[in-house]
Amino acid sequence: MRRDVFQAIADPTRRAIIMLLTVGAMTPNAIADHFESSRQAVSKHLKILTECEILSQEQKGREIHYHLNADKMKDIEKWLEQFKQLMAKRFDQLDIVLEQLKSKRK
Amino acid sequence: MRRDVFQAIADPTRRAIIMLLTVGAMTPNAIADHFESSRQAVSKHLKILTECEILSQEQKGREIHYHLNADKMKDIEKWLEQFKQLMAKRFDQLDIVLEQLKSKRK
DNA sequence: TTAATGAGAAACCGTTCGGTTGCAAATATA
DNA sequence: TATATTTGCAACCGAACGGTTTCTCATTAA
Repeated sequence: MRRDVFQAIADPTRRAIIMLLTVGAMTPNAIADHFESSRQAVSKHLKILTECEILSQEQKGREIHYHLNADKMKDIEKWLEQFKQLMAKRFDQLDIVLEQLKSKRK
Repeated sequence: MRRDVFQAIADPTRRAIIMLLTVGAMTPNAIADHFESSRQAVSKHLKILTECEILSQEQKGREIHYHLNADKMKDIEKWLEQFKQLMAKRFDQLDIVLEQLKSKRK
């Protein structure tokens, strides 16, 4: 069972939950109220998000407050950054090629 | 069948293919050479990546060159940016938000 | 012209996903 | 104490996923 940030944000409902929890911690019922999905369906999403450490639980009596761990989102940012760097390198090489073409023309 | 950028990058092999193609266009066989997976398995990933417009095909004789459409990656960047803005807002207006939540719960 | 190569398509297989239903445990309320 | 609420968990279901095998169809090379 793969359980990483990329797999976590693949689902639109989970992306919406993440966005919702930027506002602050919430209970499963409160979260489910914001969606068409049933409480149990939302609960499954919460489990997945917790397992890959995007969310953390805080028990308060019979309620559980789900907190967002914004730091985990940096994994995606890192990957994107890596991608952009590779792309930049590619264009650097392109520049070199274009320079060579220019000087050849002379 | 959901087919968006987020679902596309959920698979580690597909993320690797994206990284590989930053260097330049490649044929399915050339791409498959870089992985443990079979040509057919890679071909399926290429199909998915093409369907959500991360890749584009260019026929050259019996070969097909797969090009990267780096622009599509901006969808992820946009989402991340949106997320970060919400987080910033959270810290700016934490008090206001908490007040709103209080009254909403009633 | 015949053989080899590059590639997609279809059929199949086991696993995972997202969802529902039903249940049990803990806490709060009457 | 009896009841209601909040929640997680397990079993089940249909669909999608990732992969393999086999097949077909172009295109290129001998």
